[in-house]
Amino acid sequence: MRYHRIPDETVRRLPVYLRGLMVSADQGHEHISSQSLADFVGVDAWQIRKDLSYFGDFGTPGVGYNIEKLARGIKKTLRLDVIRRAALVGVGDLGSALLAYPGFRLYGLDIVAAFDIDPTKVGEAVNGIEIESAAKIDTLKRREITLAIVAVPRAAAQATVDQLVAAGVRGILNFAPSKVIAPKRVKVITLDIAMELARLPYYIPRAEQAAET
Amino acid sequence: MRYHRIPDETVRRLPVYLRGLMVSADQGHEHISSQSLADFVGVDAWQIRKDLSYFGDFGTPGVGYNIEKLARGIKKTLRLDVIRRAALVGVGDLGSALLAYPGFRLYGLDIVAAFDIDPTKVGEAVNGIEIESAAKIDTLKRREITLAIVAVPRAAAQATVDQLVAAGVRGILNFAPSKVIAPKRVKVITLDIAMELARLPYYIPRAEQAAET
DNA sequence: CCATGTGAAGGTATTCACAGCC
DNA sequence: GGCTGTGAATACCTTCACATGG
Repeated sequence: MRYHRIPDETVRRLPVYLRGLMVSADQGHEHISSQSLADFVGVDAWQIRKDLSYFGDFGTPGVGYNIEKLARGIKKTLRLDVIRRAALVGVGDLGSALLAYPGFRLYGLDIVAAFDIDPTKVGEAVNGIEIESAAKIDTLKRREITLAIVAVPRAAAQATVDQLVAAGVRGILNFAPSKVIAPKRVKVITLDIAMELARLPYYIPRAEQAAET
Repeated sequence: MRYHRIPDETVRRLPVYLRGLMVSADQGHEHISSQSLADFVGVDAWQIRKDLSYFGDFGTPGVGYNIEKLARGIKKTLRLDVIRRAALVGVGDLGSALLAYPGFRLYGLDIVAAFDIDPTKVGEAVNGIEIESAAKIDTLKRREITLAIVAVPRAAAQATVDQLVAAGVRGILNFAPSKVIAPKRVKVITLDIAMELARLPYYIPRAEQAAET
C-alpha cells in the first residue's frame, strides 16, 4: 500500500507513535509489537498497523518493529528528519511559556528567534533568545526559518500572518483565537486553547454536573 | 433532524461558531446568514447549516439566524449555559500563562483554583488566585469544581489525573505529553502543543523546504 | 506459532442539490 | 428572490478477518 496518499488522521497520529517509540527506546527496548505500542499510546493495534502500511514496511512478522528503524521512518514521512528552525511572534505570557517549553526538541524543532511589538521587551532575552522588533520579521527568509508560532492578541493575528507569509514562512501554528487567511502554499494550524476546554462540558451528562454530594 | 446524536466533529466546530457569533454581535449585528458566518469563521455554509440541524431549528429562511438566539442554543447544547468552575494543576510557565489567559471567560469558564507541588510556590498568588498545595486537590468535590486543567510534567500526569478523578472531577484538559488513563465517566482531552507543531512540516513540499533565495 | 500488512466491510462525516418557507 | 433545513450521494476513515511471511 506504499503508494497511497496518507490520510490526515494518520498524520495526526504519527507524532503520537513517534513519542511512544522514543520513550520506549529510552527504557532500553529495541523491538516493539504493534500491540505493545498500542497499549502504550492508547490506540488500537490494527490502527497502528494500518497507519504504518500507508508509507512502508517496517515490521518483521513474528517479531515486531525495530524501534530505531520505525522512528526514522516516521520522522522521514513527517519530514522531521531535518532540524527545523522556528520563530515565535508575541512574547506575552503564552509566548514566554512556549519559549521555555522543552517539548519541541523531541521532534527536532527549534525555536531560534522571537519577535514582539512592545519596545520595552525588545532586546531582552528569554531562555537565551533575544527578543527582536516585529519589524524585523522580514529577515526570516535570509535566516532560513520556515516555521512560525503566532501568540499575539486576536486583533494582531492577521497582520502578523501577512508579515510571516511575506517573509517566506511555510508553516504557521496560530494560537490567536481567530481565523487567519494565508495563501494555499502556507499551511496554518490554529489552536484555540479555550475552545478545547469549552467542548469538555458537552461530554458530562446533565444529571452529574453538580458535585454528587 | 433534531433527535440524532451530534457527531464529534460537529461538537468540535460549535465553539468556533459561538466565538464568531459573539464577535459579530460585538460589531452590532443582530442577524447573520450561514454564508456570512461561514466567511467569518472559515467553514463552508452548508457545513454550518448541517451542523446546526442536528440539534434544532434556529434560522428563518430568507433572513438568516438571530445571533442572540443561536448563541444561546449552541451554549445550551455544549452545556455552557452555566458558568463552569475549573481548577489548574501545575503552575509552571504554561500553567501561569493559562491562569492569565482571558479567553476562557468567553465560554463561561472560570479558573478558580490552582495547585502546585512546589512548597515555595504555595501561598503565592497568580492573577488573583492563591496557589494551594497539590495535597489539597481532594477539596475540589466540596467546592463543586468539576473541570480541571493539567499542566504538570509528563512523569506526574497520571498521578495528578488519579487525584483529580478521586476528587470527583468530570472533565480534564491535559497538556502533559502522555496518554493518561481515566474511568469512562471522566472525559479527558489531551493537547500536546509540540505535536501540533510537529505535523506542520509534513504539509510543506520537499522542494520548497529551504528558503527560496 | 506469532505478528505484520492489507483487501473488504462497515461506519461516520462531508458535500451536493433542492424542496420548502419567509 | 433569498436563505434555511435535509435527504441522497460521495468521500473518508475505522474496523475486521485473514492470508502471508519470519
